[in-house]
Amino acid sequence: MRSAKAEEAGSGEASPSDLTARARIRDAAINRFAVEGFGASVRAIAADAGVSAGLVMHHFGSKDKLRAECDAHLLATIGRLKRENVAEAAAGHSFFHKFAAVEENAPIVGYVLRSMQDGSALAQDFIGHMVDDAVGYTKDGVAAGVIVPSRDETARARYLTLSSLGALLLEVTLDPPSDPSDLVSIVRGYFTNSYLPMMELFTEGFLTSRRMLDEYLMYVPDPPSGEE
Amino acid sequence: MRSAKAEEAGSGEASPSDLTARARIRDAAINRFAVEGFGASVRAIAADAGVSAGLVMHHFGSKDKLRAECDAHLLATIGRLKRENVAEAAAGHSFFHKFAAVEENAPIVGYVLRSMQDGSALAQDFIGHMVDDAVGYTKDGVAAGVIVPSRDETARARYLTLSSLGALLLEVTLDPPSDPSDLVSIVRGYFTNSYLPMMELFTEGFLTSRRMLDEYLMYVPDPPSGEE
DNA sequence: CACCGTGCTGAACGCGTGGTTAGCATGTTG
DNA sequence: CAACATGCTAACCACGCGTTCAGCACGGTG
Repeated sequence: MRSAKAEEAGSGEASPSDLTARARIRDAAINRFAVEGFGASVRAIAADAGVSAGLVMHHFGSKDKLRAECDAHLLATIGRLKRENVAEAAAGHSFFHKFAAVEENAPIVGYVLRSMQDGSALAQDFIGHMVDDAVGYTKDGVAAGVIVPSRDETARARYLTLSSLGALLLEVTLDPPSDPSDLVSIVRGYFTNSYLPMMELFTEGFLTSRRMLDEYLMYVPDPPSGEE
Repeated sequence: MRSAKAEEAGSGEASPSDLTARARIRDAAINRFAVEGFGASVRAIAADAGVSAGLVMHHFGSKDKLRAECDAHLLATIGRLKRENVAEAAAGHSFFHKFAAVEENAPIVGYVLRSMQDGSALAQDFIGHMVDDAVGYTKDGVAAGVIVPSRDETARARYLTLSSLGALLLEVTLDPPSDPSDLVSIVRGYFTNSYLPMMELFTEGFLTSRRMLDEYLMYVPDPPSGEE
């Protein structure tokens, strides 16, 4: 294996031109998948990476394995990003504010959105973590007195997370970006358009009367804490 | 054209077996597309309809035209369903409650969700109408005093609609149904899981302090009424 | 009866796909 | 130098796709 192993093991990032072909292929795949979905052909990815299609197979064995490696790589990256920003991700902010704001990570956002679009394991994992995080943040927020308590914190965290991510997904799907930089502007647009109604809803609510909620609470014996 | 024209023009629905082959193909396509997305092969649709793949082309010319006809058919059906239920769709209910509740229309729901998943014109049209409806409903609700007014009703309607539809889309995507009846149970599950947190959020809000909203309002000159 | 239109089929075509493989270029090693 | 390992390519294969087309069955019409 010549010196590839050494290079690869040596560092996480380097200037694009002196990356291992393997890493270059992986990054090209992430970008392609992010931009045009997982229907992207191996040949297109290979072309982006400046190599032949055969080499992709040589390194990864199959398209699925390539994707799996992209998934794993992104999952690790996302975990790192989250850990770096965990302190700043205050409960009051939208849950993935910090995550989505980093512009240099546009391909990651795009890739994750594409994963959601096709419901892959990565998406499930990602959303699962997202919900778990949201549960933690809201719990902290409730304890700190800045967030109103819920009768079912997990259900609320899940509801809010799915709503936010789903709305973003929908927005991006309806108006698909042609390249990653386009994506960040869409994400930004989503936030700027949603921020006011979200804040209004979060602080002023939507209904003037408690009737509908109370009727529901009357009807249902007690809030489930975890089902299914 | 033998008697097909007469049959076809005569009625909208009939018992499945004596439908025109053309209508049978259309319905089969709607079902297939709803269940497995628009990647479904013409051959599979033809098989479902009990005809050959060639006949599909004979009647519709191309897969795209077949899909266009499905779109048109569903758009018309949805319009009719909406008109039928317009009186009952009170503002307080989730906006597409009535629509999603009808079980016999599961294929329609599935088809629309698939459309959202791939961002087709039907989805844009559908969501556009959905937002327009929501604007109307909320306006009525505000006038009636049951909904709190917003600084930007359109933005709120759009936000709420995209959130609801997006969350449902996400839920269905993450846990894809294998047949239409499976779909209705997922939709039901989504509602039952979301209803409490949604009602809580709508009546009790999420944040205990107005600070974040007020800071935003301070920062932004005044609410835009329509941009982009 | 022959003729023909028409709903319809089954085999085929062209193409793009993921995947395979023979072999080239290069550099290390005996 | 010869032998070999290895990153890499070009040509190829099998397959599934949308689509085409020659022709069959059948019913109305002269």
